[in-house]
Amino acid sequence: MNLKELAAALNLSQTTVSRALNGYPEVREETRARVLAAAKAAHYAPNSRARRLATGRAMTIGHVIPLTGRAEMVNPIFADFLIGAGEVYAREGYDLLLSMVTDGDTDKAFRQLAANGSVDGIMVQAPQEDDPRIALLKELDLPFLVHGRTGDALGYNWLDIANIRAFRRATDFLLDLGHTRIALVNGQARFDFSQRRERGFREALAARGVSPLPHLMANDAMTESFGYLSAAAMLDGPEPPTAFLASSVIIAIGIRRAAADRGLRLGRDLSVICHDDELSYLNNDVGGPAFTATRSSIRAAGRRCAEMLIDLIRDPDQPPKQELWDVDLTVGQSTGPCPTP
Amino acid sequence: MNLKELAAALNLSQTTVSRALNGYPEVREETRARVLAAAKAAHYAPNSRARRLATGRAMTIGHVIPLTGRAEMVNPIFADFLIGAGEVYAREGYDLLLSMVTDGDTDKAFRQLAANGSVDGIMVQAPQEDDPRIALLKELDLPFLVHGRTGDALGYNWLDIANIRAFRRATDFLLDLGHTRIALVNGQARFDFSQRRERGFREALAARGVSPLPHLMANDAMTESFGYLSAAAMLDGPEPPTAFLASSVIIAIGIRRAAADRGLRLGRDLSVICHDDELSYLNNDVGGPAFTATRSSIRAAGRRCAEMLIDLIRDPDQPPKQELWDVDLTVGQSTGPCPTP
DNA sequence: ACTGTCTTTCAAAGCGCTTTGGGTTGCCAG
DNA sequence: CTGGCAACCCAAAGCGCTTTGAAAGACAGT
Repeated sequence: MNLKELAAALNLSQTTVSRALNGYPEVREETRARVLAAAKAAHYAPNSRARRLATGRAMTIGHVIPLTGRAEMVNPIFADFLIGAGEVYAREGYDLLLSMVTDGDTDKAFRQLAANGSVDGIMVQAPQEDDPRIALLKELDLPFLVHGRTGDALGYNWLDIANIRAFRRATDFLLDLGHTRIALVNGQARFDFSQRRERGFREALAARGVSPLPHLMANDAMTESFGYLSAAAMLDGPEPPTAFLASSVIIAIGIRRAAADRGLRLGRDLSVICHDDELSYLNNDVGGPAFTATRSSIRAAGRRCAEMLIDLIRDPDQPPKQELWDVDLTVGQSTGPCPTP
Repeated sequence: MNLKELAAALNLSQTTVSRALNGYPEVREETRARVLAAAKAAHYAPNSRARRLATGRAMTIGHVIPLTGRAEMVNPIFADFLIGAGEVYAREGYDLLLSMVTDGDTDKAFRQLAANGSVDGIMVQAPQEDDPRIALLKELDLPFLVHGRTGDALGYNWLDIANIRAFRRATDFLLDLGHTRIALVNGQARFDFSQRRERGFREALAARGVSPLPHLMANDAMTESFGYLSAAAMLDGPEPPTAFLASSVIIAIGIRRAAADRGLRLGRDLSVICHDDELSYLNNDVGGPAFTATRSSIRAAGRRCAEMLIDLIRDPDQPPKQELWDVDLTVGQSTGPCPTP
């Protein structure tokens, strides 16, 4: 059943039927009711391909996931973000086009999406230092929103959490407990958020005159095994840390495993603070929060980012909008005073 | 730049240019080369909306994620599956349309997708007992592939792992170590895979004349906290288990936390086997496999499912194909002989 | 009765591609 | 020289919708 047939069945023109269905005012209410009833009865749904061609809008938003050879570290985080964004898209009638590309091909993918008009806007996640994607998207003149930010962070739309402040606060918390040998197990160094977190960490240490220990700082994809391996190495090495700061719950879980292997009890023998994205399947709150953590729901971020992007698509000529979310520190069972040796 | 302009610039008809670009034989090679060069120079990319309308194909595959009120348990697993499938789609020129729907609206979403022709096929994940989606998709006459299976499992296309066999094997392994009070911490009971896993568990016990203990069996969304809470309750209750069988690494991590809280060492005081989907960020292999596990890469499954579905879309009239993957049992550090009290 | 203004409806022109159903050439066999 | 056959190329007809520009009808004001 297509529009033509429906119109014929109703003895109306396609125009009128189309307008009736799309809520235009120049149709008599009686006619509209008749059309809507017939459409419903016939299970009519406008062909989205035709509609997209006619309107010139794709009603689709693109998420491009770069598959870096080894890690796909965004993985656990991108999934929750995606779900948050997807909720909003569904509500607003947008489709979500998910595009997996091998790392070097991101440019090509963006150009392609822009040229063939299959999306109205693009969501960018986890920007790196001077991320080339941002310049490219500006050039392509495609609405986009960045989750995170980079560089001077002006001239484009983004939403980010206050990473520096969060990690400064977390570090302060550990320093207040008497820890000085604090390890930072961070994400890959190229990511902007990793750099900001490290900066917050360093600032807090510097403010107390504590110097960071290079052998207690590690950067890599935020996996459980990375947490495990780096914690194991640090704990078994010289000058072992008394506390860890981890960029993700997943890393913290690895650290916990390394601690357990060595018979160390979190909160007593060893302290751990992590950043908690509030992943739905790694709830940190059961039985009191397991980890002391800076927390910010990545899913809520996805929702908000989607809203901002849609807003931008609907009205592309507004000045760039930015949103910076502050982050709570929740005290859990994984931290305690520095053990006196 | 559109086809018309490109054709005009080349002094050729749209037809010829289109054929040249799409590799049809009735164009002279010299002409084709000329067209391709011009297209490249002009950064021409056919408008996908127009192309879709003209061909009647959406070149898009739909993944519909039901958002059940609380859990979204598929979360960590669906992400890796998605990445696997997405790799294949990208390679084959298909787009991936991700649709989030609130749980009761799955039907509506499928009908919509079918009626408005925005996808050529649908991927179905985690089927439940007598999943209504399967009947619906058959009725809608839309190619679909199920990851998992349900009911008699005939008459449609699916790929599944041998859940019964895997859990029988895992249970046997624990029985061989002398365990008899074995707990099963399983996924939600409505999922077919949960039922099969429980069946494998029961079969193995029955074969040795051991009867399953109802208080040592739990079903829920496969989160870390579920693992933690059920393990905590079981370990603190009467007749505590000496071994756990967990349906996911995430659950097992929760169990490990409960064990650590109680000063129990995995592999010595308590044994844990889990099913490992080989999630990229929860690698179980670092420093020797942490958990003894039945393993099967969910990402590889995603890849294969995508291949099968595309095959089906290209040739919809072939008889239903099924694929059943066997599952390895990898021995890790989390299991050991039953401690003699 | 005539003009002007609204309201309601319609025919037809796109949107940018693919594909059908011919045309032209050029060449070779008869 | 003719007919037949490839090899190339083209004009035009869709695909199913939205939207423009106009017509038709109703009604009020003059």
